[in-house]
Amino acid sequence: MRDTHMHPRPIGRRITPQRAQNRRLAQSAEIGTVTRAQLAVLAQSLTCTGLINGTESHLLVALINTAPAEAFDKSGRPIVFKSNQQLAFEIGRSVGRVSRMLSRLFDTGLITMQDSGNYKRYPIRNGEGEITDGCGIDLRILVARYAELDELVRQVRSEKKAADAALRRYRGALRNARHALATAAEHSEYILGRIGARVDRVSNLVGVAGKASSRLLRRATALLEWLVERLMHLPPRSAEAQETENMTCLRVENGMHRQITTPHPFAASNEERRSADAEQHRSLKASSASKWALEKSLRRRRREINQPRHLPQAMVALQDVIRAAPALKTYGLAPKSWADLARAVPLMCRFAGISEDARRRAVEQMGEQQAAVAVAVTLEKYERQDVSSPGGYLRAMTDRARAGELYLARSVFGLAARSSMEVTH
DNA sequence: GGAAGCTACTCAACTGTCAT
DNA sequence: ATGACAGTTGAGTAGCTTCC
Repeated sequence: MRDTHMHPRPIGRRITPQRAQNRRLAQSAEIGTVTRAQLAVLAQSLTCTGLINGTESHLLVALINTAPAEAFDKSGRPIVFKSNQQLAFEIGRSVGRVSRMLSRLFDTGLITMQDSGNYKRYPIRNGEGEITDGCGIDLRILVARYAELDELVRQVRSEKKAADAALRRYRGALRNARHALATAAEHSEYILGRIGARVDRVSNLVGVAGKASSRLLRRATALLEWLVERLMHLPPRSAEAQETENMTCLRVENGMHRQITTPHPFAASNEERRSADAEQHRSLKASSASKWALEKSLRRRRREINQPRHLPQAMVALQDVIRAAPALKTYGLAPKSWADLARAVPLMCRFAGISEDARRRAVEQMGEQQAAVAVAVTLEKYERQDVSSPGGYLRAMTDRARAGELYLARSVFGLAARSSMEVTH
Protein backbone atom coordinates (compact mmCIF):
# COMPACT_ATOMS: atom_id res chain seq x y z
CA MET A 1 0.00 0.00 0.00
CA ARG A 2 1.27 3.41 -0.91
CA ASP A 3 1.91 5.94 1.83
CA THR A 4 -0.55 8.74 1.22
CA HIS A 5 1.53 11.11 3.33
CA MET A 6 4.46 10.83 0.98
CA HIS A 7 4.59 13.55 -1.63
CA PRO A 8 4.93 11.95 -5.06
CA ARG A 9 7.78 14.26 -5.87
CA PRO A 10 9.98 15.37 -2.98
CA ILE A 11 10.37 19.12 -3.09
CA GLY A 12 13.69 20.81 -2.58
CA ARG A 13 17.04 19.32 -1.75
CA ARG A 14 16.54 16.06 0.09
CA ILE A 15 17.76 15.83 3.63
CA THR A 16 19.12 12.37 4.32
CA PRO A 17 20.51 11.22 7.69
CA GLN A 18 23.95 11.36 6.16
CA ARG A 19 23.50 14.97 5.07
CA ALA A 20 22.20 15.90 8.50
CA GLN A 21 25.23 14.18 10.01
CA ASN A 22 27.51 16.11 7.67
CA ARG A 23 25.94 19.36 8.81
CA ARG A 24 26.66 18.45 12.40
CA LEU A 25 30.22 17.67 11.47
CA ALA A 26 30.52 21.06 9.72
CA GLN A 27 29.36 22.84 12.85
CA SER A 28 32.11 21.15 14.85
CA ALA A 29 34.83 22.52 12.55
CA GLU A 30 37.59 24.56 14.14
CA ILE A 31 37.93 27.42 11.69
CA GLY A 32 41.43 28.85 11.45
CA THR A 33 43.28 25.54 11.57
CA VAL A 34 43.46 25.14 7.78
CA THR A 35 44.09 27.78 5.13
CA ARG A 36 42.19 28.26 1.89
CA ALA A 37 45.30 27.35 -0.10
CA GLN A 38 45.61 24.03 1.72
CA LEU A 39 41.98 23.21 0.98
CA ALA A 40 42.36 24.17 -2.69
CA VAL A 41 45.33 21.80 -3.04
CA LEU A 42 43.41 19.06 -1.26
CA ALA A 43 40.35 19.56 -3.49
CA GLN A 44 42.52 19.14 -6.58
CA SER A 45 44.05 15.97 -5.18
CA LEU A 46 40.79 14.31 -4.19
CA THR A 47 40.14 12.91 -7.66
CA CYS A 48 42.88 10.31 -7.12
CA THR A 49 40.93 8.87 -4.18
CA GLY A 50 37.88 8.21 -6.34
CA LEU A 51 35.68 10.20 -3.97
CA ILE A 52 34.92 12.74 -6.68
CA ASN A 53 35.58 13.08 -10.40
CA GLY A 54 37.44 15.82 -12.22
CA THR A 55 34.43 18.06 -12.80
CA GLU A 56 33.36 17.83 -9.19
CA SER A 57 36.89 18.66 -8.13
CA HIS A 58 36.81 21.68 -10.47
CA LEU A 59 33.56 22.85 -8.88
CA LEU A 60 34.92 22.32 -5.38
CA VAL A 61 38.04 24.34 -6.18
CA ALA A 62 35.82 27.10 -7.64
CA LEU A 63 33.80 27.13 -4.42
CA ILE A 64 36.92 27.27 -2.24
CA ASN A 65 38.36 30.10 -4.30
CA THR A 66 35.06 31.99 -4.16
CA ALA A 67 35.25 32.26 -0.38
CA PRO A 68 37.69 35.04 0.65
CA ALA A 69 40.91 33.82 2.28
CA GLU A 70 39.90 35.61 5.52
CA ALA A 71 36.77 33.45 5.65
CA PHE A 72 39.05 30.60 6.72
CA ASP A 73 40.56 32.68 9.55
CA LYS A 74 39.55 32.06 13.13
CA SER A 75 36.59 34.46 13.13
CA GLY A 76 35.61 33.80 9.52
CA ARG A 77 32.70 31.91 8.00
CA PRO A 78 33.60 30.00 4.81
CA ILE A 79 30.12 30.00 3.31
CA VAL A 80 29.61 30.64 -0.41
CA PHE A 81 26.55 32.52 -1.66
CA LYS A 82 27.18 32.24 -5.39
CA SER A 83 24.26 31.16 -7.59
CA ASN A 84 24.31 27.90 -9.52
CA GLN A 85 24.19 29.95 -12.71
CA GLN A 86 27.40 31.81 -11.87
CA LEU A 87 29.14 28.60 -10.77
CA ALA A 88 28.02 26.93 -14.00
CA PHE A 89 29.46 29.82 -16.02
CA GLU A 90 32.78 29.60 -14.14
CA ILE A 91 33.30 25.87 -14.60
CA GLY A 92 31.72 25.63 -18.06
CA ARG A 93 28.89 23.25 -17.18
CA SER A 94 25.11 23.55 -17.20
CA VAL A 95 23.17 24.91 -14.26
CA GLY A 96 21.44 21.57 -13.78
CA ARG A 97 24.76 19.76 -13.68
CA VAL A 98 26.07 22.18 -11.03
CA SER A 99 22.97 21.53 -8.93
CA ARG A 100 23.50 17.78 -9.17
CA MET A 101 27.21 18.02 -8.48
CA LEU A 102 26.50 20.10 -5.37
CA SER A 103 24.19 17.32 -4.20
CA ARG A 104 26.95 14.78 -4.86
CA LEU A 105 29.49 16.86 -2.92
CA PHE A 106 26.94 17.18 -0.11
CA ASP A 107 26.51 13.38 -0.05
CA THR A 108 30.27 12.81 -0.13
CA GLY A 109 30.67 15.12 2.85
CA LEU A 110 32.84 17.68 1.09
CA ILE A 111 30.34 20.54 1.42
CA THR A 112 27.13 21.09 3.31
CA MET A 113 24.24 23.24 2.22
CA GLN A 114 21.70 25.25 4.12
CA ASP A 115 18.80 26.09 1.81
CA SER A 116 16.48 29.01 2.38
CA GLY A 117 12.75 28.69 1.80
CA ASN A 118 13.08 29.88 -1.76
CA TYR A 119 16.53 28.29 -2.29
CA LYS A 120 18.13 31.70 -2.63
CA ARG A 121 21.59 32.00 -1.14
CA TYR A 122 22.18 34.92 1.18
CA PRO A 123 24.30 35.74 4.24
CA ILE A 124 22.91 36.50 7.69
CA ARG A 125 24.85 39.37 9.27
CA ASN A 126 25.06 40.71 12.78
CA GLY A 127 24.79 44.37 13.81
CA GLU A 128 28.40 45.05 12.72
CA GLY A 129 27.74 43.64 9.27
CA GLU A 130 29.79 40.50 9.88
CA ILE A 131 28.49 37.25 8.41
CA THR A 132 27.42 35.01 11.29
CA ASP A 133 25.50 32.43 9.30
CA GLY A 134 23.74 32.09 6.01
CA CYS A 135 21.85 30.05 3.51
CA GLY A 136 24.46 28.89 1.07
CA ILE A 137 27.23 26.40 0.40
CA ASP A 138 29.10 25.77 3.62
CA LEU A 139 32.77 24.73 3.34
CA ARG A 140 33.36 24.23 7.08
CA ILE A 141 33.10 20.45 6.73
CA LEU A 142 36.27 20.54 4.62
CA VAL A 143 38.09 22.16 7.53
CA ALA A 144 36.69 19.53 9.91
CA ARG A 145 37.73 16.66 7.63
CA TYR A 146 41.01 18.09 6.35
CA ALA A 147 43.30 15.75 8.32
CA GLU A 148 41.29 12.66 7.38
CA LEU A 149 41.06 13.55 3.68
CA ASP A 150 44.70 14.60 3.47
CA GLU A 151 45.71 11.27 5.00
CA LEU A 152 43.48 9.45 2.51
CA VAL A 153 45.18 11.22 -0.40
CA ARG A 154 48.62 10.35 0.96
CA GLN A 155 47.60 6.72 1.44
CA VAL A 156 46.20 6.40 -2.08
CA ARG A 157 49.33 7.98 -3.53
CA SER A 158 51.66 5.66 -1.65
CA GLU A 159 49.56 2.64 -2.67
CA LYS A 160 49.76 3.79 -6.29
CA LYS A 161 53.53 4.17 -6.03
CA ALA A 162 53.84 0.69 -4.55
CA ALA A 163 51.56 -0.72 -7.25
CA ASP A 164 53.58 0.98 -10.00
CA ALA A 165 56.80 -0.37 -8.52
CA ALA A 166 55.34 -3.89 -8.34
CA LEU A 167 54.20 -3.62 -11.96
CA ARG A 168 57.61 -2.41 -13.16
CA ARG A 169 59.38 -5.12 -11.21
CA TYR A 170 57.06 -7.83 -12.52
CA ARG A 171 57.54 -6.72 -16.14
CA GLY A 172 61.29 -6.65 -15.61
CA ALA A 173 61.27 -10.09 -14.00
CA LEU A 174 59.19 -11.53 -16.85
CA ARG A 175 61.54 -10.01 -19.42
CA ASN A 176 64.57 -11.36 -17.54
CA ALA A 177 63.03 -14.81 -17.26
CA ARG A 178 62.31 -14.98 -20.99
CA HIS A 179 65.77 -13.67 -21.80
CA ALA A 180 67.38 -16.20 -19.45
CA LEU A 181 65.38 -18.98 -21.09
CA ALA A 182 66.42 -17.87 -24.55
CA THR A 183 70.12 -17.68 -23.66
CA ALA A 184 70.45 -20.67 -21.33
CA ALA A 185 72.40 -23.25 -23.30
CA GLU A 186 73.64 -25.55 -20.57
CA HIS A 187 70.21 -27.07 -19.80
CA SER A 188 68.45 -29.79 -21.71
CA GLU A 189 65.47 -29.07 -23.96
CA TYR A 190 63.29 -30.87 -21.45
CA ILE A 191 64.32 -28.66 -18.53
CA LEU A 192 64.07 -25.48 -20.56
CA GLY A 193 60.64 -26.56 -21.77
CA ARG A 194 59.44 -27.19 -18.25
CA ILE A 195 60.75 -23.88 -16.90
CA GLY A 196 59.38 -22.06 -19.95
CA ALA A 197 56.00 -23.63 -19.31
CA ARG A 198 56.10 -22.41 -15.71
CA VAL A 199 57.01 -18.88 -16.78
CA ASP A 200 54.08 -18.95 -19.21
CA ARG A 201 51.80 -20.30 -16.51
CA VAL A 202 52.76 -17.46 -14.16
CA SER A 203 52.25 -14.95 -16.96
CA ASN A 204 48.82 -16.41 -17.75
CA LEU A 205 47.80 -16.40 -14.12
CA VAL A 206 48.70 -12.74 -13.79
CA GLY A 207 46.89 -11.90 -17.04
CA VAL A 208 46.97 -8.21 -17.94
CA ALA A 209 49.67 -6.97 -15.59
CA GLY A 210 48.24 -3.46 -15.42
CA LYS A 211 45.01 -4.82 -14.00
CA ALA A 212 46.50 -7.31 -11.53
CA SER A 213 46.75 -6.53 -7.82
CA SER A 214 50.16 -5.50 -6.54
CA ARG A 215 50.16 -8.45 -4.15
CA LEU A 216 49.67 -10.87 -7.04
CA LEU A 217 52.40 -9.09 -8.99
CA ARG A 218 54.85 -9.29 -6.09
CA ARG A 219 54.24 -13.01 -5.71
CA ALA A 220 54.60 -13.59 -9.44
CA THR A 221 57.78 -11.50 -9.49
CA ALA A 222 59.26 -13.54 -6.66
CA LEU A 223 58.50 -16.75 -8.52
CA LEU A 224 59.99 -15.49 -11.78
CA GLU A 225 63.12 -14.27 -10.02
CA TRP A 226 63.48 -17.65 -8.38
CA LEU A 227 63.22 -19.40 -11.76
CA VAL A 228 65.88 -17.09 -13.21
CA GLU A 229 68.17 -17.76 -10.27
CA ARG A 230 67.78 -21.49 -10.82
CA LEU A 231 68.61 -21.04 -14.49
CA MET A 232 71.69 -18.99 -13.55
CA HIS A 233 72.86 -21.62 -11.01
CA LEU A 234 72.69 -19.15 -8.13
CA PRO A 235 72.64 -20.74 -4.69
CA PRO A 236 69.29 -20.44 -2.91
CA ARG A 237 68.84 -17.33 -0.83
CA SER A 238 69.21 -17.46 2.91
CA ALA A 239 66.06 -17.33 4.97
CA GLU A 240 67.02 -13.86 6.22
CA ALA A 241 67.45 -12.51 2.72
CA GLN A 242 64.12 -13.93 1.77
CA GLU A 243 62.55 -12.40 4.80
CA THR A 244 63.83 -8.97 3.89
CA GLU A 245 62.01 -9.31 0.61
CA ASN A 246 58.85 -10.30 2.44
CA MET A 247 58.95 -13.67 0.82
CA THR A 248 59.17 -15.97 3.82
CA CYS A 249 55.54 -15.61 4.68
CA LEU A 250 54.55 -16.62 1.17
CA ARG A 251 56.17 -19.99 1.63
CA VAL A 252 55.15 -20.50 5.19
CA GLU A 253 51.51 -19.76 4.55
CA ASN A 254 51.02 -22.54 2.05
CA GLY A 255 52.30 -25.09 4.55
CA MET A 256 53.94 -27.17 1.82
CA HIS A 257 57.34 -25.58 1.82
CA ARG A 258 60.39 -27.81 1.28
CA GLN A 259 63.73 -26.14 1.79
CA ILE A 260 66.07 -26.48 -1.20
CA THR A 261 68.94 -28.60 -0.01
CA THR A 262 70.83 -29.06 -3.25
CA PRO A 263 73.14 -26.06 -3.69
CA HIS A 264 73.58 -26.61 -7.44
CA PRO A 265 70.55 -28.31 -8.83
CA PHE A 266 71.74 -28.17 -12.42
CA ALA A 267 74.99 -30.12 -12.82
CA ALA A 268 77.10 -28.88 -15.72
CA SER A 269 79.31 -31.81 -16.46
CA ASN A 270 78.81 -33.26 -19.92
CA GLU A 271 79.82 -36.67 -18.73
CA GLU A 272 77.21 -36.61 -16.10
CA ARG A 273 74.60 -34.96 -18.29
CA ARG A 274 72.21 -37.85 -18.13
CA SER A 275 72.39 -38.36 -14.43
CA ALA A 276 72.49 -34.63 -13.88
CA ASP A 277 69.32 -34.21 -15.83
CA ALA A 278 67.78 -36.87 -13.67
CA GLU A 279 69.08 -35.01 -10.65
CA GLN A 280 67.68 -31.80 -12.05
CA HIS A 281 64.32 -33.42 -12.36
CA ARG A 282 64.50 -34.53 -8.80
CA SER A 283 65.89 -31.33 -7.43
CA LEU A 284 63.51 -29.28 -9.50
CA LYS A 285 60.70 -31.40 -8.20
CA ALA A 286 61.87 -31.14 -4.64
CA SER A 287 62.94 -27.54 -4.58
CA SER A 288 60.02 -26.40 -6.60
CA ALA A 289 57.48 -27.97 -4.31
CA SER A 290 57.23 -24.77 -2.39
CA LYS A 291 57.18 -22.76 -5.57
CA TRP A 292 54.51 -24.96 -7.04
CA ALA A 293 52.54 -24.32 -3.90
CA LEU A 294 53.25 -20.66 -4.50
CA GLU A 295 51.79 -20.94 -8.00
CA LYS A 296 48.74 -22.58 -6.48
CA SER A 297 48.49 -19.76 -4.00
CA LEU A 298 48.80 -17.34 -6.92
CA ARG A 299 45.73 -18.98 -8.46
CA ARG A 300 43.95 -18.85 -5.15
CA ARG A 301 44.81 -15.17 -4.77
CA ARG A 302 43.43 -14.53 -8.23
CA ARG A 303 40.12 -16.09 -7.23
CA GLU A 304 40.08 -14.03 -4.07
CA ILE A 305 40.27 -10.86 -6.08
CA ASN A 306 36.93 -11.65 -7.65
CA GLN A 307 35.32 -13.17 -4.59
CA PRO A 308 34.98 -11.78 -1.09
CA ARG A 309 37.60 -13.07 1.26
CA HIS A 310 36.20 -15.04 4.11
CA LEU A 311 37.05 -14.07 7.60
CA PRO A 312 39.57 -16.44 9.06
CA GLN A 313 37.51 -16.98 12.17
CA ALA A 314 33.95 -16.54 10.95
CA MET A 315 32.62 -17.37 7.52
CA VAL A 316 30.85 -14.12 6.84
CA ALA A 317 30.29 -12.80 3.34
CA LEU A 318 30.39 -9.09 2.59
CA GLN A 319 26.74 -9.29 1.50
CA ASP A 320 25.86 -10.62 4.97
CA VAL A 321 27.54 -7.61 6.57
CA ILE A 322 25.67 -5.24 4.23
CA ARG A 323 22.37 -6.99 5.03
CA ALA A 324 23.17 -6.92 8.74
CA ALA A 325 24.04 -3.21 8.77
CA PRO A 326 21.51 -1.21 6.75
CA ALA A 327 22.99 1.79 8.56
CA LEU A 328 25.82 1.61 6.02
CA LYS A 329 23.34 2.41 3.27
CA THR A 330 21.75 5.10 5.41
CA TYR A 331 25.10 6.84 5.60
CA GLY A 332 25.66 6.43 1.88
CA LEU A 333 28.24 3.65 2.19
CA ALA A 334 27.96 0.89 -0.40
CA PRO A 335 31.13 -1.20 -0.11
CA LYS A 336 31.69 -3.45 -3.12
CA SER A 337 34.66 -5.25 -1.61
CA TRP A 338 36.29 -5.88 1.75
CA ALA A 339 38.83 -3.23 0.85
CA ASP A 340 35.99 -0.72 0.36
CA LEU A 341 34.58 -1.63 3.76
CA ALA A 342 38.01 -1.28 5.39
CA ARG A 343 38.45 2.12 3.75
CA ALA A 344 35.08 3.24 5.14
CA VAL A 345 36.10 2.41 8.71
CA PRO A 346 37.31 5.95 9.63
CA LEU A 347 34.04 7.41 8.32
CA MET A 348 31.90 4.82 10.12
CA CYS A 349 33.80 5.57 13.34
CA ARG A 350 33.19 9.26 12.84
CA PHE A 351 29.47 8.66 12.36
CA ALA A 352 29.28 6.45 15.44
CA GLY A 353 31.54 8.70 17.49
CA ILE A 354 34.20 6.02 17.97
CA SER A 355 37.57 7.43 18.95
CA GLU A 356 40.73 7.06 16.89
CA ASP A 357 42.31 5.07 19.71
CA ALA A 358 39.46 2.55 19.91
CA ARG A 359 39.57 2.10 16.16
CA ARG A 360 43.35 1.63 16.12
CA ARG A 361 43.22 -0.97 18.88
CA ALA A 362 40.47 -2.89 17.07
CA VAL A 363 42.50 -2.96 13.84
CA GLU A 364 45.64 -3.99 15.69
CA GLN A 365 43.85 -6.82 17.46
CA MET A 366 41.51 -8.11 14.77
CA GLY A 367 43.10 -7.02 11.52
CA GLU A 368 41.58 -4.55 9.07
CA GLN A 369 38.86 -6.78 7.68
CA GLN A 370 37.48 -8.14 10.93
CA ALA A 371 37.75 -4.73 12.55
CA ALA A 372 35.72 -3.28 9.67
CA VAL A 373 32.99 -5.86 10.33
CA ALA A 374 33.10 -5.07 14.06
CA VAL A 375 32.79 -1.33 13.37
CA ALA A 376 29.89 -1.94 10.95
CA VAL A 377 28.12 -4.03 13.60
CA THR A 378 28.77 -1.31 16.19
CA LEU A 379 27.44 1.40 13.87
CA GLU A 380 24.29 -0.63 13.20
CA LYS A 381 23.71 -1.26 16.91
CA TYR A 382 24.31 2.40 17.64
CA GLU A 383 21.82 3.32 14.92
CA ARG A 384 19.28 0.96 16.49
CA GLN A 385 20.05 2.51 19.88
CA ASP A 386 21.04 -0.95 21.14
CA VAL A 387 24.27 0.54 22.42
CA SER A 388 24.74 3.98 23.91
CA SER A 389 28.53 4.02 23.88
CA PRO A 390 29.79 2.72 20.51
CA GLY A 391 33.42 3.34 21.49
CA GLY A 392 33.03 1.26 24.64
CA TYR A 393 31.21 -1.44 22.69
CA LEU A 394 34.03 -1.67 20.14
CA ARG A 395 36.65 -1.79 22.92
CA ALA A 396 34.72 -4.64 24.55
CA MET A 397 34.72 -6.49 21.21
CA THR A 398 38.46 -5.93 20.93
CA ASP A 399 38.96 -7.36 24.41
CA ARG A 400 36.84 -10.40 23.50
CA ALA A 401 38.85 -10.87 20.31
CA ARG A 402 42.04 -10.79 22.41
CA ALA A 403 40.59 -13.50 24.65
CA GLY A 404 39.48 -15.52 21.62
CA GLU A 405 35.84 -15.11 22.58
CA LEU A 406 34.61 -12.88 19.80
CA TYR A 407 32.03 -14.48 17.51
CA LEU A 408 31.32 -11.78 15.00
CA ALA A 409 29.46 -14.13 12.66
CA ARG A 410 26.73 -14.57 15.27
CA SER A 411 26.27 -10.81 15.57
CA VAL A 412 26.26 -10.40 11.78
CA PHE A 413 23.75 -13.17 11.14
CA GLY A 414 21.61 -12.07 14.08
CA LEU A 415 21.46 -8.49 12.80
CA ALA A 416 20.84 -9.69 9.23
CA ALA A 417 17.91 -11.79 10.44
CA ARG A 418 16.51 -8.83 12.36
CA SER A 419 16.85 -6.59 9.30
CA SER A 420 15.11 -9.06 7.00
CA MET A 421 12.30 -9.48 9.57
CA GLU A 422 11.86 -5.71 9.63
CA VAL A 423 11.77 -5.56 5.83
CA THR A 424 9.13 -8.24 5.52
CA HIS A 425 6.90 -6.69 8.21
C1' DG B 1 -4.37 60.03 -3.19
C1' DG B 2 -2.51 56.54 -0.55
C1' DA B 3 -2.72 52.15 1.74
C1' DA B 4 -4.04 47.42 1.52
C1' DG B 5 -5.10 43.26 -0.83
C1' DC B 6 -5.17 40.24 -4.75
C1' DT B 7 -3.27 38.13 -8.93
C1' DA B 8 0.00 36.89 -12.28
C1' DC B 9 4.47 36.57 -13.28
C1' DT B 10 9.59 36.00 -12.55
C1' DC B 11 13.35 33.89 -10.40
C1' DA B 12 16.41 30.42 -8.54
C1' DA B 13 16.48 26.23 -6.94
C1' DC B 14 15.21 21.26 -6.74
C1' DT B 15 14.17 16.28 -8.81
C1' DG B 16 13.02 12.73 -12.38
C1' DT B 17 13.45 11.28 -16.94
C1' DC B 18 15.25 10.89 -21.38
C1' DA B 19 18.58 11.34 -25.15
C1' DT B 20 23.25 11.76 -26.54
C1' DA C 1 28.90 11.73 -17.72
C1' DT C 2 26.37 15.31 -19.41
C1' DG C 3 22.69 18.38 -21.11
C1' DA C 4 17.95 19.38 -21.84
C1' DC C 5 13.44 19.41 -20.50
C1' DA C 6 9.27 19.19 -17.59
C1' DG C 7 7.26 19.99 -13.40
C1' DT C 8 7.53 21.63 -8.76
C1' DT C 9 8.32 25.15 -4.73
C1' DG C 10 8.03 29.76 -2.35
C1' DA C 11 9.84 34.57 -2.11
C1' DG C 12 9.80 38.71 -4.51
C1' DT C 13 7.70 42.06 -7.53
C1' DA C 14 4.77 44.61 -10.70
C1' DG C 15 0.30 45.85 -11.82
C1' DC C 16 -4.37 46.16 -10.93
C1' DT C 17 -8.45 46.80 -7.92
C1' DT C 18 -10.70 48.11 -3.79
C1' DC C 19 -11.42 50.72 0.26
C1' DC C 20 -10.95 54.58 3.43
